[in-house]
Order: sequence, then structure tokens, then C-alpha cells
Amino acid sequence: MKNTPLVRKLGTFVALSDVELSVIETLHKRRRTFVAGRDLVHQGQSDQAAYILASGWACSYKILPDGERQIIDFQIPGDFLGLRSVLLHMSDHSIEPITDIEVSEVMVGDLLDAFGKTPRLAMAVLWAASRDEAMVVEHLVDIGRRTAIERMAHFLLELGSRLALVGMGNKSGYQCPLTQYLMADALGLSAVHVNRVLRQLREEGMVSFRDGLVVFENYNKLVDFAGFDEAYLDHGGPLLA
Amino acid sequence: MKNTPLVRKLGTFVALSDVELSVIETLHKRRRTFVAGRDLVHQGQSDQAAYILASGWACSYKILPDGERQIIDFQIPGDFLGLRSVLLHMSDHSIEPITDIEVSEVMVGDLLDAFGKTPRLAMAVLWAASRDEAMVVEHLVDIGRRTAIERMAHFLLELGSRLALVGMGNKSGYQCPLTQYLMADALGLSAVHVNRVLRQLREEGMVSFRDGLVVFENYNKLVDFAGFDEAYLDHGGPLLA
DNA sequence: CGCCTAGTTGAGGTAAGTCAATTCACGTGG
DNA sequence: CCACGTGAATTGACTTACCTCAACTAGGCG
Repeated sequence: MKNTPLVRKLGTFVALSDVELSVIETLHKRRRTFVAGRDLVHQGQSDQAAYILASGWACSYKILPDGERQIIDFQIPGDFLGLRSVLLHMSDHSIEPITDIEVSEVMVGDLLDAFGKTPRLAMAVLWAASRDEAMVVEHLVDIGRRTAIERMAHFLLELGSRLALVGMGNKSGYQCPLTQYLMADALGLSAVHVNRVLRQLREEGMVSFRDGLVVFENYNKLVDFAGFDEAYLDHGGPLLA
Repeated sequence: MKNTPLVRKLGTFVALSDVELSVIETLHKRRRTFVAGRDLVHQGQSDQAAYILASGWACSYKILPDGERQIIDFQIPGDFLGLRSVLLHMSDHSIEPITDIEVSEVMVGDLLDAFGKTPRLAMAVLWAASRDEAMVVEHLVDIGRRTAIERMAHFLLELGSRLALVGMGNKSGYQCPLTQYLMADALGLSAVHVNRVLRQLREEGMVSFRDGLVVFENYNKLVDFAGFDEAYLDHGGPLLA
């Protein structure tokens, strides 16, 4: 059980004991699967469960009254889905599986019990939640103050870092099931412009994204160009020994 | 002590007992003041305290490598400052007082003690933190998918709702010390364009913003125009009786 | 009085959007 | 096996929302 994405991720925040590992395992009780495209959680829906994503990709988004969509974040294996919704007893956003996904349903009660047993696990989860918030903040900066091409560069790097943390990518590249339409909705751009920007990044020899595969042609140049600082993502080692 | 901004705000989430009120009071131990313009917290700084804002306005922001600034959020009385920084042991943003401010310094230890004594207070604080995150998400949607004028309209409404929650405004308007430059940095616009957009909103008879005073000329029209749904801000009553 | 900051307005430029057409990969049914 | 439809990517031509630069006004304060 030491190789689930969640364990890998939490392990970078807190060194986990065997006891804690087994507590985590009890959380993964009820396994469910969802097919791509059908919403798990609807905006405005109340009282649903939280999930831990085991495999596949999802996204959380909001729909505006005029029908426009803004994707808030993509979720990859090891991420929580709908944690905030449970706290607020009301979801302010929707969640849609991008690929077919497998999740573990987490009962709020079980989570609180787990926290009672191992406070270090509670800290780890809090850190994970704080990191999620930090990512939303970075996303905000991205959209507010970067040009389209910088935005895309930053986005691809951030995704790479997150995937690397759960063993699904590295500095040479990663597999990515996102369409240009999805990226457009995430970055506040039109799909057409996403396409142009990707071409530009490819022609300048920084990254290519073709057939579901992101390849970093020149990682350092890209990092420099995007002004990417991964301090907010990876702490370079456990904060709590 | 029942009329501090923090108590008013938490009170809308959870009905607070006398015991809980007195615990909150113990948090407000070390009172400090800061002058406008001098940063409380610097991006990259580690290990600082958290604060509760008692009076005045502040903002949290990030500076990009190229010198551009994105304001993440404005803080008004009753809001926490730097709660996430404490959790992550590292601040990913800076905080600057916009006016002279008074704050209560909160020791992390005291906060954890308080949570141990009254779990309901812990829930209230968690809810407050979740609401902050929901506001950042809404801000993201704002910048990503709304036009400049809708963005401004939405921003002024959200601020009004938040101020109303701590008794500093209502549906007819509120006092607001923000300059057009600050709003530009928050909304991802240029200061010049902020000015034009404010003029337009004034000419259409929806809101006016002059001499530090926001006046809603036609609240319903504005809500409709901005697509403002305050569900994510105010739950219309205590979630926990 | 002159300086500084905040706000205001105009003219012209540009990043990104919209509309539209084309290609390609893929299923699916005849 | 081919005809057809559908979703994704690609590219071109044109439009527009917002930016930049610049000039000017009005209040506050040493």
C-alpha cells in the first residue's frame, strides 16, 4: 500500500509511520468508478461525500449565468475531490471526470476519526489542502497578470511538477489527456488561441504537446520563460520528520 | 466583546456560546498596529505569526518576476491574515496594510489550544478558511471569464456583502479606501481602464464610486448585470445551531 | 508656492477573440 | 468496405476589448 498516489503525496509533507499508513488504508474503503463526462458533483448540490482520486483525471469548474465555463483546477491521482463542499455543506462548483476514473469514497466521519487517531495525518491533510489553495492562488496570478503564452508555459510546468510528485511524469515530459478546449477553459483563453500558443511554444523549442504527450524540449528555458517557481508546490522534503 | 468583527463573522457560521466567546477573547491577546504601506509579511519569508484584523484594510498579493503585481484578496476587519503561511511554514505571498491597521497577533499554539477546548470553534474557523478559498475561486472566475465591467460590478458587490457581514455596509453602499490602482491590480486591469469602467457603471446608473464612497444606485440591476450570486459568501444563517 | 498622488480623458496600438473553413482520426451503420 | 458523422486540431481573415502613452485637472501638504 505504500505506492498509492495519495501516500506518495502525503509522504512528501510528513514522514508516515506504519500505523499512519494503515489508517490511510482504512480510508480507501468504498471503491467506485465513474465514466468520463458525467458530473460527480453538481454546482449547488448539497451534502455529498468527498473522494480521493485513485486513477484518471478530473476537473472542477464553475458555470457562469451566460453559459461560459471556468475550470478552477484539474485533479490527478492522489488529489481530494470535493473536500471543501463537504465542509460548507454545499458545493459551489461542479466536478467532472475527464477520463474514466476510480475513486475512494471518504466518509466525513471516518476522516475525523482518522484525525483523532493520528494528528500527524491531520496535519498532512491540512497541508495538502493548503497546497491546493496555493495552487488556486497561483492560477489566479497566472490568469490575471501573464500573457497567454506565459500562462500556457506555466500551466504545463505546474502540471508536470504535480504529476512528478505522484510518479506520473518527470522533467522530460508526461502523458496528458487534456484537450485544447479544456485548457482554454482553464486558462481563460479561446480554444483557437490555445492552439496558436502551443504552436509557438513548439516552434521556439520549449515544449511540444502532441497526441496526448507533453515533451519538455528545453526545460530550463521554459522555466525561465514562464517565471516558474515551484516553491509553492514542493517543499523539497518532509516538513515534519 | 460580542461586537468585534470576528465574532460577528463567526457567529453567522456557528451559534457561539459564552464559553466560546471568552475563548475567542483570549486569542486577541497581543494587540499591534501597523502603518499603511509597510508590508506585514513578505513573500518567501518564513515562520511568522498569523493575525486577526481588528480595524483597517489590508491586501495580500504576489509580485511576478517582471515586477507586475496581482492582488489576491483584500482583507477587512474580522479576516485572518497569513493563516496559510503559518501552516506551510512559508509565505507564498506578501501582505500590505492599505490603511493604518490594528491587528491581534495569534500564536499558533494558542489557536490549537482553543480548538482543543471548543471543537465548534475549530469548525467555525475552518468554515471561515473555506469561505476565503471560495472567494479566491470566485475571483478566479471573475478574471478568467468576465469582461472588465462585469468584473468590476461583481467585485463591488462582493465587497459590499462582506462588509455587510461585519456591519460596515449595506445594500445602499459603503465606505471604501481603495484607489483605482489597487483595484486594477486586483482585477487584472490597467488603472486607466478601471477608471473608464467605473465611469460607465456610474453613467448607467448602477453604482457610483467617488471620494471613497461606494453607492449602489440600483442594486438589483447591478446584481443582475454582474451575475452575482452570494451563496458562496453567506449561508443565510448558522450551519451549526 | 510647488510637488505629489489620484483621478480623468484622448489617441493609437496590440493581444486575444470570433467566425469560418479545412484536415484528420475515430467510430458506427449500411 | 465505404459513407457518414462527430470531435479535435489547425490555420486564415477580421474584429475588439483592453493596454500604453501622454496630457491635463484637482486636492493635500510641506
